[in-house]
Amino acid sequence: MSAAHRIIEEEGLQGLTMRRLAREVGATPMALYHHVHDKDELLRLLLDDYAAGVPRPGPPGDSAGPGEHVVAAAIAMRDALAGVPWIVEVLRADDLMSVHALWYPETIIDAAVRAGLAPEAAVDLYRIIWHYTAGEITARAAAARQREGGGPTYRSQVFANLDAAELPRLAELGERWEELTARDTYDKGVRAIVRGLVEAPPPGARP
Amino acid sequence: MSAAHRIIEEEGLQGLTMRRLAREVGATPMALYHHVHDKDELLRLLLDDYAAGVPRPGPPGDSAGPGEHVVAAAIAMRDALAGVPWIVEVLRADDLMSVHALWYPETIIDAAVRAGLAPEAAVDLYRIIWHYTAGEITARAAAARQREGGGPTYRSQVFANLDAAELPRLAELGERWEELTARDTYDKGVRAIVRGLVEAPPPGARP
DNA sequence: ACCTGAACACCGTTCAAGT
DNA sequence: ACCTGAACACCGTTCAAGT
Repeated sequence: MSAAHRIIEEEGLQGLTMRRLAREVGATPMALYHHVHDKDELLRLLLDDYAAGVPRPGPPGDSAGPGEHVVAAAIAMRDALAGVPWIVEVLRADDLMSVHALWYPETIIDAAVRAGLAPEAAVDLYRIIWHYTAGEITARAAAARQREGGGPTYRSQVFANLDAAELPRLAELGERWEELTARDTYDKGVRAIVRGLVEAPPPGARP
Repeated sequence: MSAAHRIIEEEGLQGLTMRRLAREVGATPMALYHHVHDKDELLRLLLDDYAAGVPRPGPPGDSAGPGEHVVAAAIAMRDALAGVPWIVEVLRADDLMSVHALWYPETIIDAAVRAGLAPEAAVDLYRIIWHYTAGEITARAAAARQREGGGPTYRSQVFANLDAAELPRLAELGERWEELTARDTYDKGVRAIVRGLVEAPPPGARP
């Protein structure tokens, strides 16, 4: 298990192969199949292993509005995943599916219901936050990989040749694009979602 | 090119291999390397190819608020990608990076600026929408794959054994989870983001 | 119960050689 | 310019055999 973690840490998820892991622990590839049924099971075990060790922050102070509880849980979820973006690739399913990770949806849904949302609306809020979080983490991980790869990106090449007549806003942004898109806007995004669904909900959502 | 599209359509992105494509067009794997430098270039060509054919919807009616323009462009972007989730895997980078796809950020940023946002805030809005969109599409594609795979999901197994003391909200939701998370909440999400950033922006964002 | 060896059906890519 | 054959260094997984 720890050998598998080490490999992922150093070489990414695609670096973890059954054969590579076997080499790492000094055994034949086939020996692994005596402990897990297939590679998917190995990944699920890895996920559970990590999730069990993740910290669960307490709720924010009483002075915070009900929406702040949702925001705090979302940020905690992002922080827990930011260092291990491979997890997002593993749980390609809809939701965080280690029992140990269910604390996040539980907390977000609970805070949303306390804030006055119907259970259905609270689930929607959680899923919207999850999709946003998964997308943000994947994008950040990819950007980091590309940055360390060095060399000119395909993006910068495209941006250098923009047609100002057809894409005026982007052309105007020009070389600032790189700098602007490097900023961490996760918090801003969750707060917007919470503002839009809890604090300034759509008409008719709160009878 | 069309052979590659056909393979992806039928067997997913991981079904597209250089050797498989070569077999499809009746050539040696090595013949392909005379037309593309490596597999990444093939994927980039595939992306451009698709992006060039995507429709660009006109703006919504004049009666619509400024935020509606952003929402409409986001929904168009989602619709354009929903049928081809493999694209999201290919552009693992931060942004839609075919010249033909830049229409989406251009339109969203333009609408945001017209709505009164500063250029920086407009870029933030676009990126938040993009992360949300990428996450939603990936999750939906994964869910669809799992549904057609049939068989009991790991998720349903976890949900069946929930500890009601530790996770009361989720336990209460119980078997409704499957049904609730199957709903399409994309529009609700974008509208929330737009409401939170354009129509009810954070304090101090609009001097 | 736990492990190995050999094999099967795959990958992306390089290199030298052919027309 | 365009293609092939053979090779290299890999994959996940099965099956029969060993202790």
